[in-house]
Amino acid sequence: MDARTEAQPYAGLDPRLDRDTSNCSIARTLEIVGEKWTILILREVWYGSSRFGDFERVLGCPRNLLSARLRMLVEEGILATETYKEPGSRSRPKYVITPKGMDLVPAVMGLLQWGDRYRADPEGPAMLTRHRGCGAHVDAQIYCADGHAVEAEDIESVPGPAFRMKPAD
Amino acid sequence: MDARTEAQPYAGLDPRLDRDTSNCSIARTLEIVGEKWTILILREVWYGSSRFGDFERVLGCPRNLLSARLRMLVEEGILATETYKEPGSRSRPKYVITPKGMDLVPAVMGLLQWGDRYRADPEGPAMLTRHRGCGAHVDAQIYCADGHAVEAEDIESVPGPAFRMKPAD
DNA sequence: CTCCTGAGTTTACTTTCACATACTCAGCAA
DNA sequence: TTGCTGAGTATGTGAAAGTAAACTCAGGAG
Repeated sequence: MDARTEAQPYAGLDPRLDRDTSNCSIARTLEIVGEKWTILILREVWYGSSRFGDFERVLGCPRNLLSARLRMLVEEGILATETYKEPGSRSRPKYVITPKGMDLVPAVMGLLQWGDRYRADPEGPAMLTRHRGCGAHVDAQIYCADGHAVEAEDIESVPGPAFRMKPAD
Repeated sequence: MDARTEAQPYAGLDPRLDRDTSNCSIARTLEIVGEKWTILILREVWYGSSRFGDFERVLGCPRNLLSARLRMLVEEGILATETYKEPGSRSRPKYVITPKGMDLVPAVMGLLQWGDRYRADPEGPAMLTRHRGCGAHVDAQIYCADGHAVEAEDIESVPGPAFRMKPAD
């Protein structure tokens, strides 16, 4: 049997511990990108879309939700608005990604590679990601600050500076 | 000005192109882990929880949703059920992570580190992730198959084997 | 002046989701 | 045989999301 089938949780927190999970960074990120359409909008931005009509057409997202999600992403500093001007038309807004938005790339790459592995069509993925320099396939990996590649099983999670217990009732 | 503020989309797809996005690996992964509570359940599994009551207590998730999410995660092969037995009680089910579930770690690490960077409390994150071997902090990074660290700006996305256009109306 | 276009907003309706609460069920214990 | 406990299922209500269509608004084109 594959050794990996013996995968174990990577932290040893007592599950009876009444941790306060309200300041979890995963949950806080999901408050933004966990809404439907949001990551798909970002995907289209990375693929080159920038205009309201582009998003609407390729995603099939309702206009009111698209409008709400774009506004939220701009408020959060993940996208920024600029203007573009087609010859013969007036200036219109477009949406471009910010550095804060680009910092979501590792997370989205993680989702992408899991989907490529477990949920792709038989013939393979719809899109491939390559290193612009060398053309080799890229994916998200876990590394430690000392430069070692880290297996998921070898990650341990420990309470950090903002760790709190649930307030007593 | 920081060079990173000039971040550009990493693909050059024509935004007018009527791509069929129904087989996108990101979207397919989100069908599973994009539902509320699902990633938070996985987080608790990684942190050491395995029982229905543990999840309910720490997450505050409604029981019917917790039940539905756990069933889905088992059906998808991300969790598996085993049994445990407390002395003086009958056997009860518990939930353990599978290798397929562990493969979601890079994606969740990506979400975690974005939250740590942009949405943590002033004093820092609630939890820290370390390499079990050397104790150094770990995070998700993008690497290419040739072993180069890759900046998000240097990723390009190109059509893959399952790339399709939208069926004509 | 009127039409056209892209980018929205508004409205009305339907469906799904979230949440709290109550209920069930199996087996150990007393 | 009654109660207790963990792990669920069932249900009722309200909020949110999805859908579709109409409407607005600014400015260039004809």
